[in-house]
Amino acid sequence: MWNKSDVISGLYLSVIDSHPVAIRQINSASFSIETDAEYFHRIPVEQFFERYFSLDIANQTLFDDEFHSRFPHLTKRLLQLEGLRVLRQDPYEALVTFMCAQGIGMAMIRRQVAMLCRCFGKELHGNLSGTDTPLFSFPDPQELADADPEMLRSCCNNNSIRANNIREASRLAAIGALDLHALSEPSVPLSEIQRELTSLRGIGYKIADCIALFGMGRFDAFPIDTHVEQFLSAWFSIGSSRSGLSQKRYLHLQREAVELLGASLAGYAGHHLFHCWRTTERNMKAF
DNA sequence: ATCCAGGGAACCC
DNA sequence: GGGTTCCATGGA
Repeated sequence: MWNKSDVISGLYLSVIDSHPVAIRQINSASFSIETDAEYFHRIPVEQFFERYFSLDIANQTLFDDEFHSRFPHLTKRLLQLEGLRVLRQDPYEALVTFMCAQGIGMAMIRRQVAMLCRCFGKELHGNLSGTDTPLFSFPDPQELADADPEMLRSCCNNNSIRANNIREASRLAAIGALDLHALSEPSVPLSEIQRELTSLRGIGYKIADCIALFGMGRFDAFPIDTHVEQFLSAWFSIGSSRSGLSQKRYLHLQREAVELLGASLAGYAGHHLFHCWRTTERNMKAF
């Protein structure tokens, strides 16, 4: 268990992008993932850390020498994100949480996920290092597939369309028609992941790529949201300043970004740029 | 009241 | 097919 001051001070991880379910926040100052490791993954905690925090990826390798020489001002700023990790989250968790993330702010996204866990997850009984705040697991597909519609809607910011989309995706996952773990095989082409996930209602390219990047360990997947679109234009002159992402424009920008950042870790690097843009350019808080 | 927040889908030439 | 318009919701 780490507390936030350790993290921010750069003790080990200077910044963690705490996407809603990535880290269970215990209170305003501390968080834990210990119980997640044992509860969900049934593997030793050390192995879980290594894998969950993608400690096999060295941040110094995200941007090559050519990038550094072309964008020295960015290089300097990216150094401040030395500890930023992209997490290997559970694919179903990533699917649901990013389905909650359309046209809505981060605070609202987190609130939705917290409510989903509290309403439909199982209470966890781990050793929480002295705190007695209850933690809840993320619900599994069957639990959301069977969810009471009204309660599910209340967990989804009262958006019934979103709630129905999540229930249907969960139903497909529960009966095996949607096999997220098979899709997570490294040999599966990104285009197939996109095709499979976008066939679900409520999931377009952006959310599909987020699920691949954060939930399937596909660090080559490069999701483009409003912030990414902004920094692609402002920093790299990729795409014009006009907004509006048609499907074709999305794929076009994505190809150019991957060409700039390199195919293998484009999404991982992109997330560093995403964080850099939000914190240094938009003055948004990391947590 | 108005606009924004880590988009998606319906709709129209 | 490809681009524009509408959609939904709560908070600042």
